[in-house]
Amino acid sequence: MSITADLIRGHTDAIILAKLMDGDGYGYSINKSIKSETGGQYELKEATLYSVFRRLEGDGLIVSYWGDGDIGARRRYYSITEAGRRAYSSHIEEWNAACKIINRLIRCSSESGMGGNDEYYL
Amino acid sequence: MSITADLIRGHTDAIILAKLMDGDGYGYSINKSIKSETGGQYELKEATLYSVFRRLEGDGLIVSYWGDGDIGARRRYYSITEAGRRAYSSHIEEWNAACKIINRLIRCSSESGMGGNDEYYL
DNA sequence: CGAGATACCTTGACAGGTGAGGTATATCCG
DNA sequence: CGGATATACCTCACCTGTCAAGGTATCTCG
Repeated sequence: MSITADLIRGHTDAIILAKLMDGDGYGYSINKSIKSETGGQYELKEATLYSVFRRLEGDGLIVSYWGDGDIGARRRYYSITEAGRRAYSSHIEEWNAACKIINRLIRCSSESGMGGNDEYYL
Repeated sequence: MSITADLIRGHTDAIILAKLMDGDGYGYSINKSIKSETGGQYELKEATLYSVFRRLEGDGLIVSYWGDGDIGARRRYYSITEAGRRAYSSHIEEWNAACKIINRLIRCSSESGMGGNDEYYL
């Protein structure tokens, strides 16, 4: 993991909700997909992952159900709710706003950054 | 303040260091300049501000000295050190990396966002 | 004189993230 | 068969950054 967790802090909810926007999933696979999506640069700690699920479910943003498998390691699947979709949209908007603000604030006048303009390829 | 602090969390050090990269400053004015720079959208809480200063000074990234004024409300000025400049550069690089990662992770496939491409104007 | 702005500081509490530990099943290899 | 490894879940105690609430002192304006 090359990215320090403090920078991601506050975005874990949005990340999990985003994954569930694409369909139901279970913890372990979601975390693995995060790892592969980021080329191994980021991965949630298991304790964090499950505390996020607990928080989101407590807030009614997701619901969970046990996978049918009576064989194999049981899987708890999560599904995003309507409230969860709304929360997700809010998170996106907030992230866009925060991103702009941080970018403005952490550039000092002598720092060239981003090719000297305000354009940034994600 | 329209931006929730959790999204900025972890970036406060970088923000303060960035301000000091442009020259010495004191707490109150730095915070006011942050507020005006963001059009009033963001402002550090005082308790946070001073705990950041304490942390940065403890880490040797900044040094402080009292303003000459033996009149008026005394001001404690802060100056960035060589180690602080290096830390600042690291923060910028980490932010760039984190920004890309978060952007990748919080977009779901059905979300159009940013005009449908990966280009983003800050 | 009082109000408000400037300017600094401390304390205790909270919430999110994490390290360390635990449980159980399935598969692969020798 | 036994051991290692991967899958898959969970909990607890702790740490750190942030913040609400409170405090002090000075200056200016009316």
